[in-house]
Amino acid sequence: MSDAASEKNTVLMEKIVSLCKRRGFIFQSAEIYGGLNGCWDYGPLGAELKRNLKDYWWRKNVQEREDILGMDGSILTHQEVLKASGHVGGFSDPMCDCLLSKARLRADQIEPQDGDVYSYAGASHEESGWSVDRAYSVLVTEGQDENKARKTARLYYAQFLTDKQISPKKLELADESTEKVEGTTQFNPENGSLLTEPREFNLMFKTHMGASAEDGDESSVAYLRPETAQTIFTQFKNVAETNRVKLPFGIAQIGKSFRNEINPRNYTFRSREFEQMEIEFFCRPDEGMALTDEWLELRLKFYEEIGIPRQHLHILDVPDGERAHYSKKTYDIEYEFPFGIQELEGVAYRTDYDLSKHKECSGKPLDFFDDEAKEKLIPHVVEPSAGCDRTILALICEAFDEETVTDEKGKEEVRTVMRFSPRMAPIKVAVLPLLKNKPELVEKAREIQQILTPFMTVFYDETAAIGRRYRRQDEVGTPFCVTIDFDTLGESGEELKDTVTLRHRDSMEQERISIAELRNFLLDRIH
RNA sequence: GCGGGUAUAGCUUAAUGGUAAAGCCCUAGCCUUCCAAGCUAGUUAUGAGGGUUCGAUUCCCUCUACCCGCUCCA
Repeated sequence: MSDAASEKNTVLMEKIVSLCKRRGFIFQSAEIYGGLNGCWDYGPLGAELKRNLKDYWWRKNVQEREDILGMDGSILTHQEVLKASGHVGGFSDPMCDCLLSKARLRADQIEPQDGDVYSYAGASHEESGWSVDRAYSVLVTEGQDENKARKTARLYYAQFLTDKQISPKKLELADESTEKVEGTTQFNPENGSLLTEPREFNLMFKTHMGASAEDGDESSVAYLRPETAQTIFTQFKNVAETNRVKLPFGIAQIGKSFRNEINPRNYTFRSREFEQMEIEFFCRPDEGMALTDEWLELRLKFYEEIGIPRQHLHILDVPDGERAHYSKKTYDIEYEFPFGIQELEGVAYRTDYDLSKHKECSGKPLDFFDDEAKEKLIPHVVEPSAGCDRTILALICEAFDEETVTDEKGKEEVRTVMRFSPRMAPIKVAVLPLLKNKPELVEKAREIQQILTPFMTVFYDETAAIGRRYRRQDEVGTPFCVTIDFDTLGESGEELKDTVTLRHRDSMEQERISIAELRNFLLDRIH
């Protein structure tokens, strides 16, 4: 991305964040206390939007399918579950920092090196009387000049100088000593500088069960789940046995997960608390690869149906070596966010890894009798795992639009429109009496509101001029506005009696529709 | 976690070591017959904590959050 494009996208993102706050889609968590890093709250409209997304996902994946069952598992998770899944111990990265360049490196990805280690106890500057006592060393590999070590060390110690006018070259190094080493990973391959000791970053939130549990009591340890998937695997046997299922079949779940991200970023995109919409689709071993491709297509269709067009999505076929070790095939579905192309959903073929692990660790039989093969087997699993909050953010970014409109006086102005698909829009219809100081109009509008509220989210507004009310609805993405005027009351004759103005958000066009038809007209377009 | 930036009303901006200003928005009233109209009135702010000072939004320190770049994202 060029600097200009990057700048433009930053401005776009700021506008989106501002609108989300101003109109009550998304607020920073605990804002009045200064905010909580990596956590966000949904306001009234955000909550409606999210509910629409979750409801539609559930409808498509559970309600309309005979072969997928729903569940809703606990967030607090038994530590043995996460030991079996590999999250305890494995769900962390040892990291170290370069003392000179401050670069952060994965400790397990540093190539072992051989060479001479030059160590120093500190440095001083004679003229100013400045000195520092701090051990530091530099690796000089074969073929490199030993003066490189001294130069690097002086640069390191120069960081502590209070007088930045002093050149690092003028520093006197203290107590140089050398030592031959082989296969060391304590030095930055880039510059030879010493690294900090590797530190563990565990990405799970840990807690203790029981009100009186002590911090040191290992048996009371529980975790907030880092993914919803594990509750599905641990309940696989119960769900299968209570529902007379046969392969292939799936278990679906929507729920919160928690990861102690090192660096939450990009608005709600990488949050520490987030919601997932996951399906574990169990199948015979020979079906896994084909089902992964089928699920990819189903999921792309889903995004199309909620208003995220195929051309704004990217499919990443995750190559060998970059997939999780248990996965034979993974597709990442990515969206073109203003801040870059980022993952919305992963469709992963996880083989029989999870059930086998839980069978092994729990000692319980998790085999499944397959009627067709007439044998017991550990089912394989294909996992379409979607980020709910990420999809919400994508819906918001996709919907946001600013268009220039010219009014009757020829004056140009910007119309901000959230072009949500009617299916996802937080408010489906606004009911507006043309004038609020005419009781007959207000009364009629209230009647229409009552007709519609059992079926959809309706917003009633009688304040301000009608044009202003239309624009307010544009800004929150309400696809339809209904205006009640004197024709509705029959003042222009029987023909227009009990008809209203129906105004379309995207085109701003208006049509006349009878009140009797209104409900079905709207339902057809929002379902 | 590192480096850089930012923090004043719901939003966009102003100003000041001594009563924090405006526009938009919002609320109420009047008026208004279909795209942010007009008039009147009104609500709302210096991110948190500490220090210097008679007095700090302003100067200094610490913290927090957000943005950008690294890093990370099983």
